[in-house]
Amino acid sequence: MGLTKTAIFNSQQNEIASFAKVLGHPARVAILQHLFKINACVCGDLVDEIGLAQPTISQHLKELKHMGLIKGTVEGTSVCYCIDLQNWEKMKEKITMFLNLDISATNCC
Amino acid sequence: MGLTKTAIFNSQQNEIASFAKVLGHPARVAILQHLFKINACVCGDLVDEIGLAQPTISQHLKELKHMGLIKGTVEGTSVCYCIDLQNWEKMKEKITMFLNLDISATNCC
DNA sequence: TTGTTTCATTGCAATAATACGATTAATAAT
DNA sequence: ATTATTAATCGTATTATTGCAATGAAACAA
Repeated sequence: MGLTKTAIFNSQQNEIASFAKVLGHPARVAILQHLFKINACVCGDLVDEIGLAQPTISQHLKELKHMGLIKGTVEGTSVCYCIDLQNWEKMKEKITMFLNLDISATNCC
Repeated sequence: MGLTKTAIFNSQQNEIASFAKVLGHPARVAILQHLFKINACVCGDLVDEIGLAQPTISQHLKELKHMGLIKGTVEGTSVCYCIDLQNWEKMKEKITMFLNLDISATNCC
């Protein structure tokens, strides 16, 4: 039905999926990479950097912001975006913990 | 338009996004966790373990298989699924490399 | 063969996501 | 005050995703 049954899963599974989901689009990957690369605040030249229209970029930024991975500060007419390092670390820890499930596993098939 | 413009992004960005995307659903997270936990092959008791209908589970398994994260072996009438550890490691490495972008970054906002 | 089990596939309905043009809101500049 | 700049929001079209009932295919059992 296009409606994910979140109630069936535990909060950890839903959280991991939510973080993975927001990373699951190349535009958002590119935005994050650029914010890390610039290493300082970046405004709307993300629109030039990435080849998407301004409303589209704005929408992706909104989702990244909603998950807490970036934060924006108004500077005049423009808005400066940068990585929210604290939340990024938290996300990283949770994803990494999931990805590291393999250590004790043995192959079978 | 509902159509991701993959041509705009490089292959690394698209690959990271593809891996993150397939991890971006709690059912698939749960399936992978269970496959790791069982540590051996598992067939269709995933349907019982997770609370979704058989076609739905089958579809999620198909996507995980398509990304190479699991592999299935036919055993009589049932199919045994397990983690594809080699590909899992490759995926892990790529995601981890992306998540580790932060080391040199400094906060600004 | 006939029936059973197990899983994949198909087809459908409902919701979500992607992308952008047009508009709006807010600040800056003249 | 007027204009320009920047970015958010709205509305809409298009495609993708989720989920399941129904059906199909393959192996096994009797």
